[in-house]
Amino acid sequence: MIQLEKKYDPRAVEDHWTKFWDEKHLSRGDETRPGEPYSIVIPPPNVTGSLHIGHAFNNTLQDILIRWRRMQGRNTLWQPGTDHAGIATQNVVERQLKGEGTDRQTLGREKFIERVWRWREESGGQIVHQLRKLGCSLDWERDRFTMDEGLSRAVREVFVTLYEEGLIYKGDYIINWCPRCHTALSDLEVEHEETQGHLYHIQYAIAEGGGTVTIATTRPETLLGDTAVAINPGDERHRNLHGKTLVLPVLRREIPVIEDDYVDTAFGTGALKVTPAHDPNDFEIGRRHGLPSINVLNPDGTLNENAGPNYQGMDRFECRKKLVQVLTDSGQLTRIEELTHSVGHCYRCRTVVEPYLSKQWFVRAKPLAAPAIDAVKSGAIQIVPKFWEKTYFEWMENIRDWCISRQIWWGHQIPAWTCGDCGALTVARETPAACVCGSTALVQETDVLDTWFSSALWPFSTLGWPDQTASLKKYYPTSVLCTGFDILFFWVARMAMIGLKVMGQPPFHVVYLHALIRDAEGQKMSKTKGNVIDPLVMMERYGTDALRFTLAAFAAQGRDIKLAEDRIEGYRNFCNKLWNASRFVFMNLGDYPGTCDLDPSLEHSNADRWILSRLNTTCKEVHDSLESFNFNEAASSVYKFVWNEYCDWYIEMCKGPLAAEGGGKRAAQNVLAYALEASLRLLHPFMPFITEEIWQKLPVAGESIMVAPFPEFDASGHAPEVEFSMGLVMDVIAGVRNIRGEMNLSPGLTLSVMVKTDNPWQERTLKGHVNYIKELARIASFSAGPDIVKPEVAASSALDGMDLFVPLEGLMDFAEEKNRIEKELKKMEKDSIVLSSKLSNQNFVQKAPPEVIEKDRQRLLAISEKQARLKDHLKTIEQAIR
RNA sequence: GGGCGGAUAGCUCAGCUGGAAGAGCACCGGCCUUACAAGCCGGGGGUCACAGGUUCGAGCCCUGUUCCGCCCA
Repeated sequence: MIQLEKKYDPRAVEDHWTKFWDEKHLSRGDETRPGEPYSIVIPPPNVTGSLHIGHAFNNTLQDILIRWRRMQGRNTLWQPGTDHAGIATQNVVERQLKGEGTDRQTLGREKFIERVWRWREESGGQIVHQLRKLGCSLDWERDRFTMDEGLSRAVREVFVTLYEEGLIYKGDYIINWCPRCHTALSDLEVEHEETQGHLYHIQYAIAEGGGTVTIATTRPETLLGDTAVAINPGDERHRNLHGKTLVLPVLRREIPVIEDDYVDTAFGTGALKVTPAHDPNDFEIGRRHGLPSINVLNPDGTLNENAGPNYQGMDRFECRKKLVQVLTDSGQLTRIEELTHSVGHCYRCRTVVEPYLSKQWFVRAKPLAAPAIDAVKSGAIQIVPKFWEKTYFEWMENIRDWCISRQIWWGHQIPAWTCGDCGALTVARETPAACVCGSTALVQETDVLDTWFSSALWPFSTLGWPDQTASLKKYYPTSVLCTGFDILFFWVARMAMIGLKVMGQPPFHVVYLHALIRDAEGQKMSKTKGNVIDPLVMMERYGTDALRFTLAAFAAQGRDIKLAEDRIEGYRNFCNKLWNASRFVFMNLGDYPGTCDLDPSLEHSNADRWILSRLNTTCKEVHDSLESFNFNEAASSVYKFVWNEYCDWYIEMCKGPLAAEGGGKRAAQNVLAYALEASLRLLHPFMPFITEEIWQKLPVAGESIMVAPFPEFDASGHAPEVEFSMGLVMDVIAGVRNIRGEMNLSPGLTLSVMVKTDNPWQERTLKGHVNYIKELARIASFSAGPDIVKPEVAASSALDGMDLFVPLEGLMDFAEEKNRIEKELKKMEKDSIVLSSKLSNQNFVQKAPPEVIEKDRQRLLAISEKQARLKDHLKTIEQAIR
């Protein structure tokens, strides 16, 4: 039999098994095979990205699910792939160019895109490599990228279909503009932050004479684009303004006063400057009143020619400063108020975004949202944990059209062409040769699509759609989508909408939204903040299995996970524990001729039967927990079983039988091997490497633990009577250990133990397991029965129905013993008071369920009886002291 | 402003349908007991944020308050 090294060294084994699994194609999804499908698509990481702790967490959970289901015999597919991450990737390459003293404009579109592809080639393997290192059993042969030919075809197909159905349109609207990224953003891509700012009160003169009106604004520079001032028609304060014209400060342009119900009379002065080109609400007001829109900003955030010669070319914030100065000097700035207000920032670069009027492409969201709402309401899509449903509905029901065009180069170029001759727009799947008017002067849109547009197709585009592939038929809809709640709207909601629209079926049956890993302050980890825990470093330091198990153990269904390194260390220790338990097993299987199958012909001891019963319960717990996505519970069940039951008790109990030649030895060997092997299978989804490493050395048939059957609960394996007997034995052992520990008796000291009991079953059980008691409590002699007489000088303990004595002639520290018993009595007194007051409460006795009352009665009985015996012991000690 | 989480041991957090408050780390005492010192044995430590309510019974359900965090406007 193979023997193990003294310590588990993850580095020595991980790469080996990764390669082994690869070579055997064990994670391959095979749609030609029968079997109920179970499929997951990976939330595609940024192709040029590097594995961070969030990825590690997300993918560990998916791998647990996939490995578990695979072992259950399901036909599994875990679809890998990466995302082109338009803005983020373009930003990275632009930064590189800047370092080289050039920029994308100089390079030109074609060269720039080539450059990004090259960057992808260079860095694209990284995340894939890192996911392998994490042990992820993705089907690597199916690796997909959102910019692949096939996926791009899917993007075009969906775009054109939606356009043809009127669900995609182009138009002039206010969008969020990032002056640094030079692109439009969707509403979701803007992050609002409370910012300390100012509310500027500015006077506009009435053209007809007779005074001024004061407006209040946080963005005074936008007044250059004002085309009206609005008042609420019901506002008595501004009755004098009806029908008047105002003179715009600085530019001295005349603008009308209009009346609109939108104006909030309580905010500021009740007069609202209207800048239709730079505010979404103003834009709507402008539409209602037929106002012109004057765009005063360039795409880079500087002021354009419409701002007038004094401001043209100036940065927006510079302009704000200058205007404040100018207006102060002219006396038109009457007041500056401190104001905390919410300011939108670009989610990619943190730049303050500008509401900006421009021509963009939109997805009409309402008609797509309705079926996506129904799908969740009907249960066709199940969201776990359920409390996220409310957030989902909230957003879906108030959904606004989705701006999908981006003014960047890296992405799917919009398949729309404008005719240079007639101006007609052609939207087509294939590049058109000519316009409907016959002209060939077609120019394609330069904009690309929002990256999330292609992500929304991910569950079916990766499976080959628009072709009706066998994979698509087998694996769509996918079984589970597992992702962080932070992209519920960005991704999950949009997949639901687009999947239902395009495929007629939801993209997934279950959405499992997991928590996010935060730093010690509960902040989101980010590279810029420098507060990251690097999973690669953790894997290197503690082993991949330790990291994975930690992440699983932390995956409670809350919102935040604050990860600390010492936790990983703790689970590294668990790996080592498992390793050493296995080492023990191997050391004792030297002459074992059998396999890891349970051999019922052997005469199994109660310890054997006990651990089998406990193992069986653990199988049930792990199964139930995984079914309900309670990864932490599953991890905790198997952890406790391995450490606190298999190692702490069972291995210790085996040592005797193993040392003695005989039938007990064979049975112990059999159960040691069986329970270890089953534990490895239970643990495999969590800790793939160490379990494979050990499993391969055991006498088992099969190619890999990865495809060995997952242990199942077997009702006939449950042995409550054995658990009860062993519980009694363990109580006695714990009692002796407590005395030894509390009385500071050296572990080497030979003790003898006597148990007085009038209960024949107890006497029989203890005598029947005397070897365990001797071994585990480290005692030389043991006696039990009704005739036991308490020795003159002895430490004692009261157990259920039994008195335990440890004679200590010449060794007794009476004060210590008195202390110990008093401590124990105090605890009992507390319980006893609570219980007796409960039981003497008529209401409780009348209204509580009978089994609850009976249980408490029994408890009180046992406690009182023990109390009496303990008090008796205390008396003896007190007499001895005197 | 609307919504959603959270507050439990020194720290990080579990605690499911209401019925004896748990884990890991840290701490204290004793051990290199032949699988494991990355370990073993024993131990201490909690007004479950606060105030009410429902209930025979509340960490858990309801109402309100305070603080922290997130999302949406």
